[in-house]
Amino acid sequence: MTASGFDTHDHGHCMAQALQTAEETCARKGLQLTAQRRRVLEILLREHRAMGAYDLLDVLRADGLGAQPPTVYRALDFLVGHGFAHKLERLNAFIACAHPGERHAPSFLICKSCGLVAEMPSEGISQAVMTAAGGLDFVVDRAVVEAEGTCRSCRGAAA
Amino acid sequence: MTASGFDTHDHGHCMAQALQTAEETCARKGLQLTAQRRRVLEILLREHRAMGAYDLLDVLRADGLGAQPPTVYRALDFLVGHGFAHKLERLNAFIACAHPGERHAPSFLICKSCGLVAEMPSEGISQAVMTAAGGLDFVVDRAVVEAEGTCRSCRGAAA
DNA sequence: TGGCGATTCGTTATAACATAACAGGACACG
DNA sequence: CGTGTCCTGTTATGTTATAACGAATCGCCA
Repeated sequence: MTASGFDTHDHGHCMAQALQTAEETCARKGLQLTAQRRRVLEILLREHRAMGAYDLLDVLRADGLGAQPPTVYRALDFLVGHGFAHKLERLNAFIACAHPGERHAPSFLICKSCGLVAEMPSEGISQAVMTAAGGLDFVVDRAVVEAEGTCRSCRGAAA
Repeated sequence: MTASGFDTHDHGHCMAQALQTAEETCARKGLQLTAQRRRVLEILLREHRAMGAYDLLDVLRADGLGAQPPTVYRALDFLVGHGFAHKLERLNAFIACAHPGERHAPSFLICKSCGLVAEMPSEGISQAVMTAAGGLDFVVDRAVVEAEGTCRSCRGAAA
């Protein structure tokens, strides 16, 4: 369905769609997409990049809302907990989910040159992790997979 | 060659061997395994678990050495940079490499119950990551792979 | 042998990331 | 209309990591 994250695409559309999906999902599951939570999700969608919690805080404040760190972290806990956003452990940063609604164990590509982050297909990776872990008799709940490297356009620019 | 990390094994032996490997590798490559660096590596090997930088600092201080955060972080930069230790991004913690000398892209298993960490075989995982990334025309330098779950003995204890 | 550069280390301070704890408000439900 | 639950505001603090600068050491070589 979706652009790779390194490709250009219709921002407005993808943002509106993600928000709508979040609203529908919350309605269906009885979750409260409150103003704060929605606001943080909107910022992540609009910026379309990995942002630190304090980056988000700066944006909230620039928009004239008084806010403190716990406000942001609480919103992020909700969004991450319900799959509307993800945390990038390598960057201590957060990003809106590229496939909200779809059940997935996210895997990320992080371009060291331009800083862009994309979700990549993770079925094969999850499978490989399960297999390797199973060999040590370990049951995996969740796997952090974050690959760093260079995206196509940055390789092109370097050449 | 090596125990899984969840298995019991001869600590003294694995520690001595790892230290010797580090010394030989440094000698061969012209790297300086200074007292500080060696000290931090020894602590990581002895404790045989993931430790925060400030945990290491506490141990150094308990041993009577005045030390400040940069001292520890510099030693860790060296050890991680040359493959004698790894950083666990998920935990913001560090652990001695279980296979020093062998070239490898480490993948980890983190038991949420007992906190133990093991390196797991990563060939299949690296392959899967490359494949997925290649599909988006992305070249991977390095992949963080950290799976959380439950090890065998903790599952046994829970049952 | 004396200066030079490179590397390491000590130290102070501060930046960046994250949470504890408690009070108050909104709202549903009996 | 009381009570419990969930969410938010606020203050303070805890945890992780780095910037910046100066001094010590050591190899190199003119």
